[in-house]
Amino acid sequence: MSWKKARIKDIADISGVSIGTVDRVLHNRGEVANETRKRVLDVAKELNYSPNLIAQTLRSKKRINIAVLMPESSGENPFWYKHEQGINNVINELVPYPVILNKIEFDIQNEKDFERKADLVLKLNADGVLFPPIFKVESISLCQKLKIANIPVVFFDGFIDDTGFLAYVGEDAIRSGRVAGQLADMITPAGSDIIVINIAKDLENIHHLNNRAKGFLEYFQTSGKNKGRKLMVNVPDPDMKKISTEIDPLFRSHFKPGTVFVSSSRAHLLARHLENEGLKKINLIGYDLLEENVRYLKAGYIKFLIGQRPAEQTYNGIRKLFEYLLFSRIPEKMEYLPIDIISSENVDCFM
Amino acid sequence: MSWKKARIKDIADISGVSIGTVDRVLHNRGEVANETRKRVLDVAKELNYSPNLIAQTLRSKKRINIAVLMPESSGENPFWYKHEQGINNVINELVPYPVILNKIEFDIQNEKDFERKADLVLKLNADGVLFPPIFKVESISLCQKLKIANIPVVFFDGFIDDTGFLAYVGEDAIRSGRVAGQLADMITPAGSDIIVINIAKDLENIHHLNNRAKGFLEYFQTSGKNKGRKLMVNVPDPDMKKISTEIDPLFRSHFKPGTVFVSSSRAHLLARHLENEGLKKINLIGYDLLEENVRYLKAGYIKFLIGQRPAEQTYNGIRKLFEYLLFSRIPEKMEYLPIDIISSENVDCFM
DNA sequence: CTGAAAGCGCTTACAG
DNA sequence: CTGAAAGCGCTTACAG
Repeated sequence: MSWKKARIKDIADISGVSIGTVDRVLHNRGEVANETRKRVLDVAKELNYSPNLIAQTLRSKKRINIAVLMPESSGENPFWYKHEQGINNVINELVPYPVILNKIEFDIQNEKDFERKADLVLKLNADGVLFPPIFKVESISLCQKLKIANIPVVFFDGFIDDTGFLAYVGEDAIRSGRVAGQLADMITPAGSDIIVINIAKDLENIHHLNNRAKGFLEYFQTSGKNKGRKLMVNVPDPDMKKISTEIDPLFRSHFKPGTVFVSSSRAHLLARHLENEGLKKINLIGYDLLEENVRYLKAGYIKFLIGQRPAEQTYNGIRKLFEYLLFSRIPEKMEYLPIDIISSENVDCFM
Repeated sequence: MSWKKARIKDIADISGVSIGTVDRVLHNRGEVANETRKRVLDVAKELNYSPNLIAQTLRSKKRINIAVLMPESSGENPFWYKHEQGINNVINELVPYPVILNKIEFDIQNEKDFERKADLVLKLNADGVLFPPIFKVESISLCQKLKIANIPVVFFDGFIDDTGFLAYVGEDAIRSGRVAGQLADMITPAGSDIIVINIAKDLENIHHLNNRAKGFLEYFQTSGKNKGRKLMVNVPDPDMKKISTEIDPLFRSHFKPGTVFVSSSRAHLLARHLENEGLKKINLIGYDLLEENVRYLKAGYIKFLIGQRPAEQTYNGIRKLFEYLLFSRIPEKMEYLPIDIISSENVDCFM
């Protein structure tokens, strides 16, 4: 199935020139007689030549510097913990290669901190940058500066159009909303209500949540047995009091308990409320395997969590940069990761 | 985050010996004065030395030969097509490395053919072998011979205990059955029946199907709202006539249409029957993204397919062998892949 | 316009 | 017991 690979030397021997000349042809470094050039290219094609990446890498003294700018993964927001795991995996795998990773964390509550850390990234003079564009204005500004410096950007978690980014790795938010919609449709008893709740702080990635909600509602326009009885509620500030005062009355009066779709990773807040009130019959569908969500999934309050493969987002993102920088491989621009449907029975495989 | 790596030359310079000597110490090739040896080791530890795998690989003339023994992927049984994709992916990725893959296909209907091909594998004198132990007796025999020749075996798709295999990559069949059970429970209307059908030829991997059915039934012992009303049927020979004569009467009389779980990849056979009879209301749950299954998933006859990541099975399996043979990395022995829940809305991400 | 040499970090004979 | 040299496949100056 695989033959002995042709080497530069083989090409050189056959075309009757030296390996230096072959290399010049192969890399378009000019200074080669046109006829020689053609002969070498022919032989190369004939032998089906492709360079030995191992040798290429060993030879290259190029050290690649990749900067990852991401939210602090500890404390307040455990959402980013898995993303960090992906980074650790890639570090392990790239040990043999001349790659240096610089991880810089910013406070997700604080645009100013992001700006400071963005400046730091610029000063580092990295060869490539990976980051989630959470703060729109500040992210665009960073992209502009990186563009001027000719430093490629890969986005994860979300993306901003027209920023000249090299690639994006992450969720197709509309599609994931549709998936949630279908699940809701399947598990909601006939005649019960279905409700969408957007729980998010101002600071967070609203764009994504909107698209998820959009996909969710879109599903019911074309498919499903539950055509009516849908309702959207926005809870901008995720505090338990708001949930009690704004959502609970809804549950009790207007709403015939069916399914509640929480478009963010905060389904656990609602689950806690249901737990307190003993309302296990309402189906919750949410996002992301945060510890708290998983707990309520296993306890039966949350029926499904949609997973967006956070570790693969950073892993693939860094690999894209790495291969682009070291081997000049142009990556697939939009890489939508599979949308995982996770229940209490298969959740353990995803941890 | 990562400093300049120490090289053998650095160790040599500091300990005042030549690089040859350092190498002899590092590889325990003996013939080194004890005192020299100690000095070198100290310096190596001091410098936190680890070998440069790139250089090591380039240098090594060792060509690794991995044999993959698997069913023919075309025609009759499209189940193995995805497994082949995984092999192609890994081939691509390992191009730079001195690895040769030999794929040998056998007729899944024919133990004798498997035995012949197994002998071929032995003659190849491969350094490692990957295969699915479909025929139990013949597989055990192959394992024994490979063990004597000291050739490591990695299983995929299934595994056989006490064969001294190096690793397994694949499904946790019982768990996947439980997942299917939970899905069935959630989407079955109150008061309807749930049924398990095992469709398989004698030759196929019965062990797996049994475990799936076992997991499925097990789920209802401890959980779910549908405790009774379950029924198991075995259809040893998957032909449409049998389905009409044995299963259809069941649907029509005894069985109050609810959910049917098909424990093999042949849900599409049942779906075709439902399509012919216009019975869209019965929920089908099955396995594997065969083209035919996906068609019926999108058409609404099959509600869920459970995916077992066939491409990752072969991909990871070969990588395990590769890393074991080239870098002496001991792999995780039992690698259970995540159990994917696939509906018509997220199926496209998995293709 | 072209060739020959040096070197990336490692390992393998070979000579002493 | 130890060192020096050659070579894995490639690229980068340098000399002509």
